[in-house]
Amino acid sequence: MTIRVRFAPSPTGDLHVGNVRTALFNWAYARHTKGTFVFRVEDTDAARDSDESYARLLDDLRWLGLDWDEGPEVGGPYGPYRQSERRAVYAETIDKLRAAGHVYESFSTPEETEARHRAAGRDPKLGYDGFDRDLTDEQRAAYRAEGRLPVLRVRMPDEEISWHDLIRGDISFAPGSVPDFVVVRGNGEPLYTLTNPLDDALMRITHVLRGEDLMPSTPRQIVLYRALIDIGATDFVPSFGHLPFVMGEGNKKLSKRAPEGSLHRYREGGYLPEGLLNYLALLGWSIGPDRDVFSLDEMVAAFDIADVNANSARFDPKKCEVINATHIRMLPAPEFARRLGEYLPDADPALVEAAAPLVQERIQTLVEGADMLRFLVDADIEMDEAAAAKQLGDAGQQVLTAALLALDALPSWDATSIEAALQAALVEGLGLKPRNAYGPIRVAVTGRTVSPPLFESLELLGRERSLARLRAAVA
RNA sequence: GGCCCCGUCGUCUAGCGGCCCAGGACGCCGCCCUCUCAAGGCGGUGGCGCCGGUUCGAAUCCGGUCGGGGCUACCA
Repeated sequence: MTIRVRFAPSPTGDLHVGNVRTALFNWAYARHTKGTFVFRVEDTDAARDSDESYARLLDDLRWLGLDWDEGPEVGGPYGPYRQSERRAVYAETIDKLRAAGHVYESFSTPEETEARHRAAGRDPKLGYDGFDRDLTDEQRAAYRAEGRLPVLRVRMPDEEISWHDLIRGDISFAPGSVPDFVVVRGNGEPLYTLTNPLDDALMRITHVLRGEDLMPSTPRQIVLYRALIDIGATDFVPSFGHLPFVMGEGNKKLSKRAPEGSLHRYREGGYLPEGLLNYLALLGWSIGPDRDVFSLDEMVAAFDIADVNANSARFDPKKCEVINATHIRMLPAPEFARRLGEYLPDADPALVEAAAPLVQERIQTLVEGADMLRFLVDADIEMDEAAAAKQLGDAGQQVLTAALLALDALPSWDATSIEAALQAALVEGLGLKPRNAYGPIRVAVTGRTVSPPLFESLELLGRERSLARLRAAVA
């Protein structure tokens, strides 16, 4: 049987890195096993879902490079892949489930249930008590006469429910520890509790890999699966694997609210998708001893869900950045230039290609690279006041004047000649230490104390612009 | 409260009974290199939560304890 896995987010906001890692592990497992990666959108909550989020979801997944075999815009044999377009399927299944007695109408409000628990001396937070399980037709009619609309609940069997988790081993829930749960709202709309396992069943998902927060709902889903098998909707219960959390600040599960978890922060911040994905893969998985940088292809070749460990991991922005930097360095020069160019939309591609090698080894993100090359791209530089105060004072003026003299007469404008001329004029001529000799020039030309290598920068800037900036810096 | 999961350096991990008085990466601290910043090189800091048990032998197996996290909606 070929392995079918899925990523099924709801479009209620931007993806966060925990979601992305879940998608990555599903994707990698599918690719490793030559299986199928299904992408399904769970937009059954009209109040929270939005079309913008939906569009961004697809765009983000594409940017990451996690291509799907079935799903929105690519289709597939089990579509549609947006739950909002599957209403008819749900309605039909609900009818069958009801006819077979797997679900029943429940009129109790949470307050009533709680009151019954109190009256019986039980913990009021126990959850639904099964009060409506065996209502007679007359009783149901009476509730309806009051204007109440029933939800539909699944009847949980009075037995232990267990499964062998792909990541955690044997897990079981004691009889009676999981209350009958709601699958259809009073207004007839199906809930996630129904649509998620139902679509997994209908889409023939063989391995459900998801966050560990869904573990407590697994026994309910297993029971629902049995009901679905009974009504002929499917013929097997999938395997489950519950991925550990990605934690954020304060050791709390990373949520959509936490800014450090937002995918867009990394996308807009100049991260490479392969860098971010590599880092995320490190959270809960290891490609092998003494190794933590690898390509997506290498990950696919090595990935097995059984190797994922069960303990939660803290997202470390610093290490993420370092891994990203490593991937930046691994890029072939032309490819690096192309990607850097995306963050310098108004720059001449030829210039970016020539300048890219100067920054490739000194940046963590593409945004930093773009920043560092700003002085080459823009007509005017933005002078850092603190840098100017430090480097363009009396001593600096002397340096600039000497540099101007040496460079103005230079026959050939290339890095080697520039270096030789400045070395002769400043280090030997004025007897300056190199750092004192080149500091003022760097600031005059780039506006900052930190820049790409100076001589190459001057070459790329060109004689005219270089001299103009030096002159402008002379008081 | 109830149910469930987890527990190796500050962080992410390797380790699946002897190869480990625990290895790597990030961070941090030194040194080297150096036109700034990086990169690179060298060295250092630092951990098996605790208590029992099994065993000739435990980071590895079992029990307990403590600690952390999650779920407990007519959200997903």
